Amino acid sequence: MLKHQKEMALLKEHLGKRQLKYTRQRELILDAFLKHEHITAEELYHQLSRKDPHLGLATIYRTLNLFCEAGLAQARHFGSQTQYDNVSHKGHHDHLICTECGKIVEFENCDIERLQEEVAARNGFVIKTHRLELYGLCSRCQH
Amino acid sequence: MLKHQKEMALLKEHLGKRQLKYTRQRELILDAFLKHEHITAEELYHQLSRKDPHLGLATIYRTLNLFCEAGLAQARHFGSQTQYDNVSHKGHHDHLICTECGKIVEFENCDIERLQEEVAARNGFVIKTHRLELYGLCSRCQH
DNA sequence: TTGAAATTGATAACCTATTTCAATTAGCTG
DNA sequence: CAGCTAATTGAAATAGGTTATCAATTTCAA
Repeated sequence: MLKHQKEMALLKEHLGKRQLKYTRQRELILDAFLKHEHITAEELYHQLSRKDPHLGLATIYRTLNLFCEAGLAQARHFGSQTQYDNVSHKGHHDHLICTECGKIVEFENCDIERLQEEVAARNGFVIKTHRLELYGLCSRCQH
Repeated sequence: MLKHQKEMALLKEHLGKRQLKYTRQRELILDAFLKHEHITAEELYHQLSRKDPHLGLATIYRTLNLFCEAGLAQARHFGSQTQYDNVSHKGHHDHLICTECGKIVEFENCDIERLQEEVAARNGFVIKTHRLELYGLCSRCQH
C-alpha cells in the first residue's frame, strides 16, 4: 500500500531538477510529516526517533526546509518555535485570537480569499498559501 | 511640545495599576517606538544607543514586552526576528511575500478589512489588530 | 561496480531573547 | 525633603531553537 503518492512525486521532481537525492531519511520524514496538518521539527524528531534512533535533529530541520522549497510545507513562526504546515492539507483555516484569554476560533471565508487573489494578481504574485490572524477580545473578555 | 500624549497616558495608566514605575528609559523607548509603524528590538537598540550609550538591549526587550502587555504594541514573529507593531498606527498594511526570492510587497485593502470585521462580529470578537501574509511567487520567480 | 557528488549524524556555533544579580532609581511616607 | 522599599537597570551569563561544519556514508549515473 503506497501512501502519499502525489507528494512523493512532487518531492522527487523537485529533487531531480536540482541533482538532489532521494534518501531513506527523506522518505521517512515525508511520510511522517504528511500525517499532520502542522508540526514542529522537535515533535517530528521525537516521533521518528522511535523508528530510527539514529536520525539526527539537523536532518529533520534540513528536510523540512527542503519541503518548504519544494512547496510541500510552509514555515510559520509562532511564539518561539516554527510550525511547518502541511500544504497539501486542504482544510485551510484562519484564526481569531483573544489576546486576553488566549481563546482561538478557527474560520474560513471565501470572500476574503477571493480578495486576496485579486490583490496578489494586481501585484503579479501567484499565492501558494497564506496566513490570516485576527487579534482582539472575545465576547467574555470585553470590559 | 508634547508628543504621544495619548499613548503615554495609556502606559502610565497600565504602570499605575501594577505598581510599576515610569522611568526615563521607558519614556525614551516609548518615544522612539511610536515613531515607527513596526520595528525590531535590535533596530530600536541601535537607534537609541546614539542618544543613550548605556541603554541595554535587555531593557529594550523588557520594555517592548511591557508595551505589548499595555496594548501599545503587538509582537509578530517574522523570519528569525520579532517585529513589534505600533498598534496606534492606523495605516496598517499587510504583506505579499515571495517564497523564492524573499521580496516583500506591502498592501492595504479596505474590503478585506471590512470582511474581517464581519467575521469577528459573527464570533463575538472585537479586533484590535490583525496580520495577513500572502505567500507565493512574485512575477520574476514564476517559472 | 565504481566514483563523484550529495547527504547524514554528531556536535559546535549562532542568534535572538530572557534571566540573573548587584547597583541604581522611582516615588511613596513621614 | 530625607529615608525607605520595591521596582528597574545594565552587563553579562544563560537559554532555546535553528543552522553550519566536517568526516563518514550513501546515492545514482556512467
